[in-house]
Amino acid sequence: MRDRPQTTAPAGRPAVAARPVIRRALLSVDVVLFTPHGRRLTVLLVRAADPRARERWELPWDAARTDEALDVAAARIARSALGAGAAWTRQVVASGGDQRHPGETEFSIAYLGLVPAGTPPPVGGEASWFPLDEIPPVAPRHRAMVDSALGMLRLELDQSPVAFRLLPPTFTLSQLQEVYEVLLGRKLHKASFRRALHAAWLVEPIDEWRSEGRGRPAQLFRYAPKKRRTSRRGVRFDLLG
Amino acid sequence: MRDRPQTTAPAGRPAVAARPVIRRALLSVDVVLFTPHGRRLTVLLVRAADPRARERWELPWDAARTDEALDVAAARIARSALGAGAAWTRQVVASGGDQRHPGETEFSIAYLGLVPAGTPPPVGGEASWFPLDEIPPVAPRHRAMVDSALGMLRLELDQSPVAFRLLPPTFTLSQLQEVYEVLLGRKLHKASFRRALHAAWLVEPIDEWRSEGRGRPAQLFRYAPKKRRTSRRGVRFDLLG
DNA sequence: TGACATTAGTGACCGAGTGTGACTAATTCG
DNA sequence: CGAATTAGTCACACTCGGTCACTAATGTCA
Repeated sequence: MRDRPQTTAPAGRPAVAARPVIRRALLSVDVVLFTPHGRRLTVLLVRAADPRARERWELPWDAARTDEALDVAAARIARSALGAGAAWTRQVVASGGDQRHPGETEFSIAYLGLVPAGTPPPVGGEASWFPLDEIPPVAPRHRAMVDSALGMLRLELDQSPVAFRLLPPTFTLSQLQEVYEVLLGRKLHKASFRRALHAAWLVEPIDEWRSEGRGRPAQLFRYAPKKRRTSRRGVRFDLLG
Repeated sequence: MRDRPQTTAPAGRPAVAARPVIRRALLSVDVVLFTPHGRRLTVLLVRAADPRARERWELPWDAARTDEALDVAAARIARSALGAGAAWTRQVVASGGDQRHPGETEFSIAYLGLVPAGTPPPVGGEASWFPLDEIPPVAPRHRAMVDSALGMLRLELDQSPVAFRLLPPTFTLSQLQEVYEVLLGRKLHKASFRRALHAAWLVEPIDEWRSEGRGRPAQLFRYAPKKRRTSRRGVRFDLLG
């Protein structure tokens, strides 16, 4: 990203890229890409473009262009860093100059992007997935963006079916439950989870089973929202927080 | 706002302000202030500073300053337009140049602010409360900001007790229910509302009663959150939207 | 002045939703 | 073959939320 060539090819980017000209911009667009790895959520970081940077890793970012909408820029930056597009993006937060940005920009707009499990970063070592509790030192503004993005993701979780964007097209219900447990940060009861999922008509079974290791094989499902249960519920003051 | 003098005094601002020098900025901070008027939610608009503007009204805004944090700028702009500060502010959305802004700025960051019922705009006719369904023509980006702010407010409604920020310090439960009904856009059942409110320990009664017109006088309450009901609930897929 | 309308506030019922444990099913491993 | 492991379902108890019905306290008006 930044002044690196925008190869759309997923791999083959030269490991020794032309060192970019460091330029200061007023406004940057930064992308926080999440994907699950096992029971942990990971975030994509790329090697700092500036060799003199205080931190060796940073979020994918670029200066905002006046001829490009913000969400288009976020999609472009994600594609540039990952080789493939994110399955879902959403604006998270704008932050100002009270926290240091690797590009020394005055203001930044952070985007959240979800990537299905199993998507590898492009080869070449310029980008890697880091578990949330093993993030290397990054600029303070980038660190705050990761936290905000995680909060936004959890908030979005019970507003729209974003969990499916972290899974491949077909998946087992145990996989789906695991994603929810990772995002919510707590265990869920199997029976409750499946009962609620069934009532919402969000998935449909396909005629395929998968056996991973030992144990009974699991049926595969696909995301296929059917009806819109217009359940008008009361005011739940008690889950305010 | 903009180049008008920042009088902190609520009134007495000269009606004939010095016409501001029109300057182009890359980034603006815009504030959507809400307050209830009866059964309707209203938004604060100010007269366009530029006499040649396409629209006569606009949201309070100012160019972003590199030496000021974004939320501080939003608070300043709100105070400048209203004479008093907002009871609660929150960043809503950043938008780009695909929608026209009255200041022709490339990018904008919108903030939402809540103002307790009964707060008047400063005299002088430069600012007025407009019901949401009677908003005069404003620039497209400002129109979109109002919609986004309303969406954010409704989303925030069941995350944190924001409804109390739209009420004076003491209020009746009927007033509180009315605020919720305005924000949710639907009627609530009295018994259900009070039961849930009681269970959440968010308000406490004070030894005062108010009689408005006919009917039994209502007891006054004050916002005083007590316990934090840590009700761990299951996954509610059915209210996904 | 007394019936009535109006607003405030509470109690109780009932069905739907949720937490939980226990059960069956199908596979791998030894 | 039996134990271990993972998938999937059932049933029970309990809570929560929608609703109706009732009481309480005031103003209005004939």
